[in-house]
Amino acid sequence: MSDNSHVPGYDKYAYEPFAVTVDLAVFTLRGGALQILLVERGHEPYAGRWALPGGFLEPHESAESAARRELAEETGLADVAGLHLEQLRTYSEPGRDPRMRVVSVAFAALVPDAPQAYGGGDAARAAWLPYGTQGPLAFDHDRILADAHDRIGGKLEYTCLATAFCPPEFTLGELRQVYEVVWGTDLDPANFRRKVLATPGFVEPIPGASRLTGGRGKPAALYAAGGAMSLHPPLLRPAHEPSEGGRR
Amino acid sequence: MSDNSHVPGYDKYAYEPFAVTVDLAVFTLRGGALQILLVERGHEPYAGRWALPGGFLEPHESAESAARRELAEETGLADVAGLHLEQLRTYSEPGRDPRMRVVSVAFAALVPDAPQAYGGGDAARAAWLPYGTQGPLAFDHDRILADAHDRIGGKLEYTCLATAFCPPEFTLGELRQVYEVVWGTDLDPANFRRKVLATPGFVEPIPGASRLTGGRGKPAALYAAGGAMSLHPPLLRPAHEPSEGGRR
DNA sequence: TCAAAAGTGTTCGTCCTACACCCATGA
DNA sequence: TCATGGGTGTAGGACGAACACTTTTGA
Repeated sequence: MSDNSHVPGYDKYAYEPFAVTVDLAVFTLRGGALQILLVERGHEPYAGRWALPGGFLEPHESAESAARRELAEETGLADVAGLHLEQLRTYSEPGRDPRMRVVSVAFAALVPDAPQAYGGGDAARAAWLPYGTQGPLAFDHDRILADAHDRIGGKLEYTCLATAFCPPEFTLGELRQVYEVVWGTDLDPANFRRKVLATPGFVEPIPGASRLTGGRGKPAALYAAGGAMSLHPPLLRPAHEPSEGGRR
Repeated sequence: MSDNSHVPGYDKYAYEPFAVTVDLAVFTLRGGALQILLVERGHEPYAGRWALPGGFLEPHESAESAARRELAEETGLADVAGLHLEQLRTYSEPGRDPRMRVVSVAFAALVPDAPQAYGGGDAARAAWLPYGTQGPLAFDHDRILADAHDRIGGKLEYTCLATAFCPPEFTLGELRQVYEVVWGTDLDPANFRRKVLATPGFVEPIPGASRLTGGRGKPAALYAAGGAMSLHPPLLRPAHEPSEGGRR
């Protein structure tokens, strides 16, 4: 309740202190695969294991500020201001860090075109790894990463988030690939096209511009992200299998 | 990243300590209105103002445990274990509490049938107030409450969350009222009924049971919450107005 | 001339919407 | 017998899935 006026005094050190950190699940699309930014830990615990990038909150900044700062440091990107950065949830289980009580605010970030992995402010190595191949991560980062992937996949359905994976100018085929890679399914190009163009503000055409995509085929028209945030009606991912389970 | 091995030593007190709290937005349905549980602050700052219930994380518990503990204390409910409790997001802006640095993990909770407001462990007064009439709250709790309401409204669309507002046995009219009150719109009873019954696992009929609802009319069959969590396809709330604004 | 991707058209089924209509109950 | 809410039926329209077809490029 933030109402601590009745707890034993005002002593800031009355309780065992909590460390507050941010952890980042940074996704990008490279080579037709969903990739995730990881750093290799140089110290115990979990020395040598991959982990999500992150760090401590500084006294003057919010979790959002800290996340954006870490994102800039770890990716080496200059224009971090425009990137999609979204708070996921907070992980606070005692014992998630064996050294001390760490409460971690997790974020999911989407980067359109990933620059080379860059070791950031830390000495540890950083790399982009295809999602799903990263093996067990340090701490509870496997769970955080899975939660982030779920969130991104779900948000593609009812928001215009997909453009955050794309460069400033993109084709509808590239936009469709975002959905296909994150969801792991194929979509009908014709119906996808109609659906996107029928949503006002999802994408804006760039008149006259076109680009070849796969090296072959007809050059595709270019689009820029529109101003719309929500997608009504939603673009539902195909149900894998009806799964049944329904009595009746 | 939770990797603090490179920061100046291991001194737990090297940084200004953060206080970590939980704040709860507890909703219920009473008298056909959406109500919210609030406590009146007895001390500065914001003495006399309403605030969301909440409190400090204890050293041995997670934010979820703390939230459930506070929920039990503030509502006086016995079977808090089965209630819907969902992490909203974390609010960490510096200065949100004028006394010290407080990072607050906010939760939204849904209570089927609200018992009388109960002053919990704190001396402060607690009460259920209709949502929208609560005036300005303490701290940034207005924003937290608005975020919680948005989240609940959105989750009704694509999850089976609505049953969390209902007692163990309920009629479809009562379930429909949950949607109508939270969304502030009217729904077609006939179509709502078909939609709910067509979703396997949303509700389970209780054979032979029936109850009068408004004092008049045909007694309605009773249902219990089913095991399904997600609602496919979603139950979209009617668009208020097309809002236009879309070029073409 | 072929393969590949963009883009257009069309059909068919399904779901949603809207109402009309009957049923059971208390006043 | 009337008002009220529960419950069923149904016609019309909107939307999405599936697929055929044309266009434009590089190989």
